[in-house]
Amino acid sequence: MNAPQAIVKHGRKFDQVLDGARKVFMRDGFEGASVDDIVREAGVSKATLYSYFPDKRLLFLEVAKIECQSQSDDAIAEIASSDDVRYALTTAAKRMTRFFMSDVGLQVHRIIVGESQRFPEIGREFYESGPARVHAILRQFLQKGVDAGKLEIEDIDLAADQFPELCKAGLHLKMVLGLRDTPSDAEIDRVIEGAVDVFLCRYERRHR
Amino acid sequence: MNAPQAIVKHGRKFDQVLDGARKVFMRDGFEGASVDDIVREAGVSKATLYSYFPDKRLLFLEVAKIECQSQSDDAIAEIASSDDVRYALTTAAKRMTRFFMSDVGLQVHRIIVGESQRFPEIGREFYESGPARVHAILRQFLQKGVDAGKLEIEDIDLAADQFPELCKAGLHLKMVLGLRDTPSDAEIDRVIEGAVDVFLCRYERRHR
DNA sequence: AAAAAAGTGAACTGGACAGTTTATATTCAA
DNA sequence: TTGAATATAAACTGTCCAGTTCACTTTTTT
Repeated sequence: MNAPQAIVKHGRKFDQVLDGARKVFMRDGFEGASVDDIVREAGVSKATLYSYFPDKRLLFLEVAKIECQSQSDDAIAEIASSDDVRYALTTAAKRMTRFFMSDVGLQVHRIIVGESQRFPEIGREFYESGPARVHAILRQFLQKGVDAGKLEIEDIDLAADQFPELCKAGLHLKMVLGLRDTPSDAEIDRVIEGAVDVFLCRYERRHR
Repeated sequence: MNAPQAIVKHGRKFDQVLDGARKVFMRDGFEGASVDDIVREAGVSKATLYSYFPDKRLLFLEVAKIECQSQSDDAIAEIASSDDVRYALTTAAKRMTRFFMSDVGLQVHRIIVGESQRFPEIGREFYESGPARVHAILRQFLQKGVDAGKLEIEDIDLAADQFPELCKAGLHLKMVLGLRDTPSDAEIDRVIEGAVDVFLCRYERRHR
């Protein structure tokens, strides 16, 4: 049997629609984006768009889901399986932080936060596919460190919540509000180094 | 001279308008709130509202400014001038965190983040009257601790950014997205205790 | 090449909503 | 008590935009 992608009943222009929607939503937010803008951007007729997505809300949900997945994929990958805890944390932090501060990362954050009242599902979708995955991976990494006798942590969930917050220190909110431009690599490194320092000072097992 | 409040040219119902607007904006956000809802809530005619505020955007800006001021007032007050650094930090953290997690605090956060693209001024207004003041006060407190030989901090700005982030650990984002209900006092205390532990472990001067 | 599937474009509907206008009423200060 | 300031109700304007419809074209399948 040939099994020609039995995925969904995409028409030929499905991807064009998603790409156009992605671009316009990311630029203008949910309310700011008009369906007419999207079809223009996508190079597709309005009827076609509505044949795929019964309404604007579902289209947005689909776009947001895709963005969220790419977020977590980019941002976490597997934590370097290095033996050096500090190095592994630093590496992970860099990936995470650069995503937090990227245009796409910030815009997703703004839209999700702004719309989470109107669409409760979207908040969950985002959380599960982004922050929750980071938390899980970090948790597992820290547990490994504890088992190996390198770390000493009573409340691993708390610790796994603290680390990403430390990586945002100051920068993230300012960026989200549009109060400063993209930090230089040096600035990011300074914040990350500070985060790792604080974190390990508390949780690294005292060298006997 | 009698100097009868030379403040602004408030009419009799100015406060009703602000109160109604506050209630509706906080409930429905900027786009979600219709001016008709607001005048109904305020018990005032549309023409009256428009005689005070030439458009919806300025009304919202005014409401947001007031909310932001009350935020910082509630949330920081003066840091307890206690000699015990740990105690002072814990107290400040409690005030801060309870505001972050309050309905008003969360809703202000959502709206500001969601609208910061459309109204750049609002982001700055919010930041200056809230987070920036927290930062400044914390900075000053930490400097005092350093001067008194109780703390050892190379980068005070970074440290003053880290502490509030630590206080959010995990809880804040979930609350903003509506993924959990208000944490119990015990949960908040656990997060705060963790934050203070991590923070002081790194920055408290080693007892000789 | 014929039939089926997918897409087009342009006009249209209906509702929501910001902001205006007007003729009238209430309040308050002198 | 009178006149100026303030407020009111309600209808109205204009715009924006989501979603629909339809007669027609293009692409794909067989």
